Amino acid sequence: MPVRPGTETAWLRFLRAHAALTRELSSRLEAVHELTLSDFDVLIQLYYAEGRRMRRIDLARSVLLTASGITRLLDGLESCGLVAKERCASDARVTYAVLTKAGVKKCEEARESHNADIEELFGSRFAPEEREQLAELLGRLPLSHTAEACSA
Amino acid sequence: MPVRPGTETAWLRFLRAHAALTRELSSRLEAVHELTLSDFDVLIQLYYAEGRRMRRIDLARSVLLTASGITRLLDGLESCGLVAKERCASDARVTYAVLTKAGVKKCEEARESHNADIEELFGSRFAPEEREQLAELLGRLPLSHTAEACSA
DNA sequence: GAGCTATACTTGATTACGCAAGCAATCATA
DNA sequence: TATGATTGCTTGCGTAATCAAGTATAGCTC
Repeated sequence: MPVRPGTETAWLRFLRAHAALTRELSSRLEAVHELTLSDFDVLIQLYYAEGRRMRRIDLARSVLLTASGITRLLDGLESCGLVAKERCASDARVTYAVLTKAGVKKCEEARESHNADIEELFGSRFAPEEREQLAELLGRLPLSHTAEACSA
Repeated sequence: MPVRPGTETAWLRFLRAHAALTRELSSRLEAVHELTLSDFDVLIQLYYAEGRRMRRIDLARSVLLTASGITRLLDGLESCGLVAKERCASDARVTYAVLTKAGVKKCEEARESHNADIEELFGSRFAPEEREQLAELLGRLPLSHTAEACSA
């Protein structure tokens, strides 16, 4: 079954754009705030969550990391004091990740510059209706079956 | 400077879609052909290149890896016999990576199933004109300044 | 030529992830 | 209520990528 014309081009551009954008965004974020893109992604998910807290497993799913990936990523954020662990009263298996005061502050600071970077490198390339269409098209792509949340 | 509405959504979907798609494609490619996505990417670049050969540095740039990344990736492909080194007559600094006979075969086999996977998970989500528009939109995004080629 | 600087490539150390395996708590069923 | 299956989380290990540093060649300028 041959690929329909255009698919290969679109896919390659998708791959390359991702590599280039994440490299640049990551390096800026790292330089200014000492956060990786994944760190920031996790912080933002927590920031928008009810009570700024989430079960670690849900956090993992929402950013498309594995359980072990989240453990290690949060290790880092915890030792920086940006995130804290909290036990769940009703189920001793689960642990919550909670944004600390410092975490909220860091998140707000980083968000400002990071969003400006995203706007510069990504958003500004498109007219408003193009951006919406792009979001719509990308929204049709399959997420991992383990993922659900894609709030923004 | 606040992000214009839609940018954040589009960007997050872009990130998530990439994570989910590459994970799935990579695992299929690995299972059937014992190749990573990067391996395949490199093989395809060579496959389409003049004489099925490229300077290692150009190869690196075209797939958005660093020079050291390419060295190690090609190490693997060389020890599998899919790619060979070739010296450059006119410049002793450069080495070519050449697809071997086995490499060509492998590439053609892998391409078949991989393209079907891409079509299933990516291309088939869009109507022909949507695919073109998606490619066009993605094509506006900045590539790394070290990249040039984006043939397909 | 002699000496700079830039380019192509490799290597060692580090990092960020995934997978597989394990533990502990919970749930479900008999 | 005992037992087996599932779920949340962590840990050990392997891999793929990065950066920094080192080697060798090329080319430029005096």
